[in-house]
Amino acid sequence: MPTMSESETPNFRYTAALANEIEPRWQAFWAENGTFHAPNPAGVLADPGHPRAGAPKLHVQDMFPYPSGSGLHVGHPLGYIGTDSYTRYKRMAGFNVLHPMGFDAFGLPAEQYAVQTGTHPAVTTAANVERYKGQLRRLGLAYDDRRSFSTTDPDYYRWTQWIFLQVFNSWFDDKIRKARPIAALIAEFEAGTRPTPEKAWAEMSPVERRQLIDDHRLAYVSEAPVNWCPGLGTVLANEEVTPDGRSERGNFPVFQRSLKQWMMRITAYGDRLVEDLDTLDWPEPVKLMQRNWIGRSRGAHVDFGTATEDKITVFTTRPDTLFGATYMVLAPEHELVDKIAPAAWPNGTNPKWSASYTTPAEAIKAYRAEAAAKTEEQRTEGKEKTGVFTGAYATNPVNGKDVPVFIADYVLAGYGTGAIMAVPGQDARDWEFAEVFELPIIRTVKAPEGFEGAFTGDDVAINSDWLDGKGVVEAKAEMIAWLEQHGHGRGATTFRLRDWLFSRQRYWGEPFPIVYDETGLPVALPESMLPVVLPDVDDFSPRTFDPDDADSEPETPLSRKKDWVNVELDLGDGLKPYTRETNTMPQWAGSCWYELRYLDPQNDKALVDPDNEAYWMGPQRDGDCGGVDLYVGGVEHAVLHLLYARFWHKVLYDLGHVSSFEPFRRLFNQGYIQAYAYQDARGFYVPAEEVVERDGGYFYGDEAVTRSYGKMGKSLKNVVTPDEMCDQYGADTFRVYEMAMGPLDVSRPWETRAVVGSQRFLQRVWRLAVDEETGAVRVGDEPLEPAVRKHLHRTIAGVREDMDELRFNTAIAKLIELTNTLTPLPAVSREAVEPLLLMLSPFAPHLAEELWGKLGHAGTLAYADFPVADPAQLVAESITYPVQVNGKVKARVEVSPTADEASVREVALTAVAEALAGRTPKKVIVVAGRLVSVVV
RNA sequence: GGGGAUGUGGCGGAAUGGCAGACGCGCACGGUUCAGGUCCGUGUGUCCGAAAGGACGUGGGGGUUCAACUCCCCCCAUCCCCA
Repeated sequence: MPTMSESETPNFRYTAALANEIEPRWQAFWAENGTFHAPNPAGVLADPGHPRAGAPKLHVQDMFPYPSGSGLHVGHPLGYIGTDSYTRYKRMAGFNVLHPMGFDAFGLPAEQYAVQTGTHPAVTTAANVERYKGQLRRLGLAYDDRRSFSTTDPDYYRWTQWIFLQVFNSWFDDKIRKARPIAALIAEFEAGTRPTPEKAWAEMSPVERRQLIDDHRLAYVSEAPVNWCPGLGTVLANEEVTPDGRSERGNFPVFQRSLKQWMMRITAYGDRLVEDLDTLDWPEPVKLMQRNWIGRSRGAHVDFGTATEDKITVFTTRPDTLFGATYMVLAPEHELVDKIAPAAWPNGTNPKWSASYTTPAEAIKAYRAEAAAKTEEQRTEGKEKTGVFTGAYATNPVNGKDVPVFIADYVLAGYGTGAIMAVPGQDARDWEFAEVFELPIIRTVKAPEGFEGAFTGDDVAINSDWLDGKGVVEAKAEMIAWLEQHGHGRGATTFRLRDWLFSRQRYWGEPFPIVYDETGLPVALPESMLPVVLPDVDDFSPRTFDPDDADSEPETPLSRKKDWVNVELDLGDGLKPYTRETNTMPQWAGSCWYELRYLDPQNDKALVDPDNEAYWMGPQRDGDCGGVDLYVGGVEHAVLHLLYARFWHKVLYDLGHVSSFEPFRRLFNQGYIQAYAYQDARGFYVPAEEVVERDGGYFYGDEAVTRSYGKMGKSLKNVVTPDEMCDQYGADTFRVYEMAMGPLDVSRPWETRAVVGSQRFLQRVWRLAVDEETGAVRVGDEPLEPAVRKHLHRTIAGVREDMDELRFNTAIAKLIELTNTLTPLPAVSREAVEPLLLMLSPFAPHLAEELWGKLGHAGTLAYADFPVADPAQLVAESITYPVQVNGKVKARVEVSPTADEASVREVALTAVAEALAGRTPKKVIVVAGRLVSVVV
């Protein structure tokens, strides 16, 4: 799609061809001169002579990409261009800007490609990274290239492994709610200040001691149930399993199995991960998603006695409603069900409760079979509540009353304690169940007059003995105190969050810096042995099994490399044989801390020099969490990546390695660029770029096609790449278009044909400065007309405000308006063109640099001062007031800005005298500087 | 089922209580041109009207206000997250 013919175009017009001559030239200039190198306060990247050394800092970061084999499409760089425009502006406004870019290069696609083709993932990854770098460079993104790395670089994952060792070698001290070195725990056990669970420390064998210590580590090996997927040959995290119990990738069956796996004790940080959200400048929906994911609920564990020795423990968030607990429900699978159920129904059992079975055992057996056939989703969603009486009664500890114990599938075994106390008066599900089974309902919170159903609102307690008249919050606290005092329960906080499954049976990931000795217990390698380099192997795939073979065992690619697995090492006890851990870390590991490595990427003594960390990420004032000043990326990482990164950062903070206690102070979710796709009558996708719109329909050739909307991708045949846009229009036009098409946080459809509008804008700017026929500079030194000067300064003030708020679309609109004001003027004044170029340069840096040079400036404008509006020029000469009569504009009056309210009122009333038709105004409102409103 | 977000011309969007539709695409007309998927100019929410002008108009309904796209309540649609 050529934009103009070669023959008649003026020689010096800003065409795609000219843009493609200018752009690589400036990219080379920036690279050669290190224009975007940011000086550190300390270390090899320190540069006291740099124009921004010691200036206020700004650390802006994009979520780094996984370099996929298909390269970038136009949607990917939206956020990158946004942060680039923002940081270029901030650099000109005086900040020392850190804006780096790296690559999240471990991951499954390269490994799967390796399995298929035999190409080493390192080769594929390196090629993809180079391709990405080329595409990003072509867009003119102003990164400090000295700070770029891939998570697959041994120099980088050395420190990922180092952090793992920090986590492994620490434990969470509940008393001070902080991670501490494991040595401190050992010291407490040795000194006897911390009790050991079974026998005294002195009587424990070395292995027992190690097991006890290992149970406290923040990284630990667990025999816990995991999602084992034989078809893929690996375990999966919960979020990689679909609701119907299959793998998200490949759709293989997933089995719950107890397997030895590495876990990270993220649950220890549950409270802080929730509470510190309050310190963050993040979108509220993302905070809410994190809160929901962590799922902290506060309440109490309450013990209900039974006829046998057993107690039924429930967790409730509403201990204040205990007097209204009129029955209990256990999950059908609950272990106590068989123990407490009597041999025969108690006398007078309601036939609805027993479901007409002759014994409790039969009823339970039948109900379990029924429940087992349902998925978790069906169980919790079921509209009609089902269940059956166990025949047993439990004792409500607050009033000694016997309450019947049911089993019902709306209580899940895997959630909480698998048992609930049912309070129909205050819980909708319990209310429904109580209605079905004719159970008593006692309100314990005062409900509004005439209220029907379960009341979950907040009012005073009733029917609750000593709690009567107290509010919910107070009643909860008093009940918890009473339960603890009488030994019937204790206050508790529970979390939905589970510990983080941290090992994968994969090749292309970071090896663990862990070996096992003859006891089978893990031993940390010393820092001096880092990095543990990922060895070459012949076969990259984990062993896969019959997808339905639940009893198969994972076999990792690294486990087959015996000469690597079996090593002789001296770890302090002389040379001994050890076996290496053969799992690798999940892809999240590398992205959990990369924001820190950008600060000091070449440091081989430390993860990051403390001076550099404090400067770029340290707290800026009392109570500030510190962290990256602006972190931009898609909302799809709202929970996992951001939660894991916060967790690691807090561990590093506790251990004294960083001064910030949050990694990302401000988060911004950019929208997505999506695209239309077209299908023919058979449902096949046709190339979107060849579809034309005519007669109110869409056609591929002569064939009518239907339009749909979705992600860009090969399968939908609707990919548009930044390279195509650069070829057709140049990078600057593409950048301006992406920034002008809407607010950064809103998703929108891509429309190639609209890009030309941005090119026309840049052509007009070019034409302001350069004669298209001769190439001569047209700019003169004559002063601006006063009205134009005012427009210029209004633009400067508005653009600065928009840039600060990341409102690039309206900033560009203001620049277009200014340009359109200047275009028809007979003389082109430097007074206007230079500030215009400086303001345009964050969006169209190559064009701005080129014209800046033509206007006689040497070097780059990257450090030129961003224009500042003259306040005197922002004062309007006159103000036009619309005059409304009963809300409709009937006239406009022009008055001096210094006119007082009375005179504005008088002028306005005169102007609308006709519309008033002699009626006397009831009310006249003069809004200074805005409008006049007359009410009759 | 629960939670969140969004809804403005043919299209992307602007205006966060104060003149709805900035800016751009598209479209129409005019100029330049042998020509035009070029450039320049003018117009472009809908309806009535030749025009002046008028009426209507921000998913639907109600409310607060001199004034509501904006704030409050109810409903609808689409998208996202959780179950």
